[in-house]
Amino acid sequence: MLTDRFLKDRRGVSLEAGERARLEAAISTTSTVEARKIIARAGEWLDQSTLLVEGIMSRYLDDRDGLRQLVAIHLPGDFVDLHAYPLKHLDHDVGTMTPATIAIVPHVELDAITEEMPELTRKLWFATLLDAAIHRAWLFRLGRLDAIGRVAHFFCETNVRLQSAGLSDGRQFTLGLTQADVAEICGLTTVHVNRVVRHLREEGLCTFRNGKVEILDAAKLARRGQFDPAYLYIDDPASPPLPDQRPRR
Amino acid sequence: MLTDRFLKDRRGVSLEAGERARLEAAISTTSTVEARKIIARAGEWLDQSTLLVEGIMSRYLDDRDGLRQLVAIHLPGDFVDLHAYPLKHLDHDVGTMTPATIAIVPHVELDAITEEMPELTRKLWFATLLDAAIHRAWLFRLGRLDAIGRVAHFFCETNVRLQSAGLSDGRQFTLGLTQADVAEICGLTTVHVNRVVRHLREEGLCTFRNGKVEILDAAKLARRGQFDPAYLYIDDPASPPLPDQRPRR
DNA sequence: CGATTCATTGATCTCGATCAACAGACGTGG
DNA sequence: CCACGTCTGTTGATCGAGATCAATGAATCG
Repeated sequence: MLTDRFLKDRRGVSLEAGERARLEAAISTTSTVEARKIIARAGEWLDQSTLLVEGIMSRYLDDRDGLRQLVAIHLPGDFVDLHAYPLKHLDHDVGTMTPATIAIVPHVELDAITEEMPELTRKLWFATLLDAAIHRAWLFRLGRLDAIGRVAHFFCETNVRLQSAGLSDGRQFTLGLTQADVAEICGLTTVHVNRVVRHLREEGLCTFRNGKVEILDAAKLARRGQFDPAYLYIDDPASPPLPDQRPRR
Repeated sequence: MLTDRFLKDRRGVSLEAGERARLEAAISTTSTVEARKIIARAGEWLDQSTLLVEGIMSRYLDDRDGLRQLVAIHLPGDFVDLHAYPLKHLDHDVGTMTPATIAIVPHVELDAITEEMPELTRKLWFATLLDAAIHRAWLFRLGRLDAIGRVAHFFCETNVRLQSAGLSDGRQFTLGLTQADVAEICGLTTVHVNRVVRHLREEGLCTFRNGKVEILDAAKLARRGQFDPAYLYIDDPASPPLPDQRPRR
């Protein structure tokens, strides 16, 4: 199902079968989008939200000179702009990084859910607050880590998130991003990201080639990036989930 | 009333009289707290949330070496840790910066509200997403602005927020913060904040003395910090006229 | 093929960190 | 009352991480 990965294995708030069915029924359309397309622009009025099914998307702010700061990276299973439901218009742009499959949920459906299903409403609310928790980790990253730590932290976070979505085995994963993208995430220049990546490789922590990350020493990498996955609210971050485990009936 | 400033003048989501009364009735206790006290610690289970009535509070993350990154500043009227309601435990500490008056809202009351008042629920949800929007502006600040721009942006933001709470006239306001606090907000050292403050004073943009900010040239300050108040979702930004503003009818 | 994107490397510069010292305000206790 | 911490703000000297500027290589694609 399209919503299978949404709030998968999140502490205490995974969806009941009925809730998942209701959310699935709220989807009006699905579509595929090519890489590097803008889905929503800052300021636009929105009456629908986007659930990411496949691919990678981002949210970002551009400065006066065109320099870009990414404020979020979204992976399959993320409800990319669910916050547009209460906010109604966004303070940032939303776009695809890679080719993506998205499902559209009209806000009138969410109106119905909030009227009828308070428990599911709290879970949707939770999902938006999870994004806020990730924002805070990113603030820590930008405010208190050096360049190497920032990239290490980002790779650790993405590894855990992809693992929880069943898209990383914990040792390597594909991220359709370039070094320039990582620079816009970590508040660095692409030149310096290149040097950081080389450093991480030479130190035996991880490699990053052709958009693929390979974790060589997870413990050291997490230490270098001061990464603690608690803020991701994943059920059991210690042990990797079983490959493609289906939610029990 | 204790909740008078909550969601005051926010676009489309200010509380109706009945909603405000319901929220007011949800308050179990109020109390005063001295400056620099911890209200909640990362990881703790919470069954209540804190509405800030008077004073300034913050949320922050500490790194391995004790360096601190503030991830939010809260002003009177803010529902400081409303996100603890869906999340149940926090990923950061919460504390007072100045002496503060707080009102406590037990989560059982919020349970009742979410069962009975979907519209008010959406407004509470909105309030937590407003904090997330501020997180994103802070990410931009840390990722893409230099030291002077960061401090300028922070002062602009705080001015607008305090103004909307009726606590700034737009030209000057009292912020019980030290230069060291500003450093922990802006990802800088206190020594450098001191130099940035001197620079801003010498350039005639603003002053910062004894925790008091005086805006000398609001337009220039906003330009220096690339500040655009749209992300604060305030009804009628009686904010300084920006060169390229008014995106909406 | 050229054109474009992405990765890589070198040289240089600069912003902000770091280290160190000191001054004023304030409260405390002797 | 003064002596003595502590907290806050201030300034100077030096250092270094990361930006900037510039060039090149490799891969992909029309």
